[in-house]
Amino acid sequence: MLLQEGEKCNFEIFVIKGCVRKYYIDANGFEVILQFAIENAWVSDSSFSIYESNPSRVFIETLEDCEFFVFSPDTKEELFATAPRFERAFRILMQRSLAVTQERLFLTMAKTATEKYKEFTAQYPTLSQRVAQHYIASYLGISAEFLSKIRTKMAKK
Amino acid sequence: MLLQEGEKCNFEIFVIKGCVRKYYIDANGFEVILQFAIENAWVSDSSFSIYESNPSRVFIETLEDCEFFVFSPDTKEELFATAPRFERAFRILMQRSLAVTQERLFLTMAKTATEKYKEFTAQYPTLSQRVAQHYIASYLGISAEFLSKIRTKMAKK
DNA sequence: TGTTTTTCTTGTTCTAGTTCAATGTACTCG
DNA sequence: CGAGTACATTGAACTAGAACAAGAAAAACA
Repeated sequence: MLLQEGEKCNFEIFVIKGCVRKYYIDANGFEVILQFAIENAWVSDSSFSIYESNPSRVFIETLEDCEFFVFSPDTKEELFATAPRFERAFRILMQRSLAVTQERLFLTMAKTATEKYKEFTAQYPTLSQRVAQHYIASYLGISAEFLSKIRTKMAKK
Repeated sequence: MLLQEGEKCNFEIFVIKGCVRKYYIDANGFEVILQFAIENAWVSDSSFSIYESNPSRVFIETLEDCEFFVFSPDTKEELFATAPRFERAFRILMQRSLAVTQERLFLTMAKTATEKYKEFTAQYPTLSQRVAQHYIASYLGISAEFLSKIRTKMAKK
C-alpha cells in the first residue's frame, strides 16, 4: 500500500515493472478503481497535488511485485532548477494523463458494458490475465457478476 | 463554432465572458458534452494536442456571446521563450484540468442521476439557468426526459 | 493432502434509466 | 398576428445492469 486515504500524497511514481491500482471508497463504501498503472505508466494523486496541503481521497496499492522510480516534490524542484526543460516534460506528462482520463470519460459515458470491456482488453491486453476480474469490473464501473456474464456470452460466440 | 471535428485544434482558449461547450458525436450519432467552460475557464482539445498532427474528434461551440483570450502554439512558444516561468503556469493549468476531469469521472461512475444533477447545480449555480436543459442532460450522461422527471420530483419536495 | 479463503459463475428478481410517442409551452420571425 | 421551430413535460413500455443468493472453481496454505 503506497498511499492511504487521508494521507498527503507527496510523490509521483513511474512504474518500471509490475502493476498498481489507484482507487477510492465511494459514499456507499464501495471501492471504485480509477486507474491501473502498469509498465511505463505514471501514478500519483494528481487530482489533489495542486492543493498540496489537502489530504488525499484515494488509495494507491500494488497488485504485483513492482519496481518504481519515485519523484518527491524535493527531487522534482531540484530537477527543475538544474534542468528547466523538465518543466516541459512534466507539463507534457500532465497533458497525456489528461488525454487518458478524458478518453475514459468518453468510454464511461457513451458505451455499454460490453463495449467498455472490449475496449479495455484492447487497451490493456495483458491486464485481464494479470488482475482479478472484480478489479476490472470496478474499473469499468460495472458489477463483477455482470462482467462474468458478459465474458461467458462473448466466449460462446 | 470554434472547432469542428476533423480540424486540427491549434489553440487554447481562456473564457473571459460567456459560455462554450465542448462535445463529440458518439458512434450512434448522439452528442455527448464533455465540458462547459464559463468565465475564467480554459477550453481546448487537450486530449489530442499532444499528437499535434492528429485531427480533433470534438467540437467546440459558443452558447452565448463570448469574449476570449486565445493562445496559439506560436504565442505559447514565444511566451515560454521570453518568460520560462509560464511553463510552470501551464503545467499547473494542466494539473487543474486533470483534477476537474477526474472529479467528473468520480461523479459519473459512482453517483445516481439525481445526485449528479445536484452536484452539477452546486458546482455551476448559474449554468442551469443559462443553457438548455438537454445540454445539461447530455453533460450528465442521462436522457433529457429523465432529467425533466428528476427536476419535477425535486420541485415537489 | 485436505481445509479455508478467495474468486468466478449462474439464475432470479428488481430498479434506474431509456426510448418512443404525444402534448404542452415558448420563442422567433414573416 | 399566426405559423413554425425548438425546447420541456408526462406517461407507458421496455432494457441494461444491479443486488441478492447459492454453488463451483481455483488458489493459498498448513
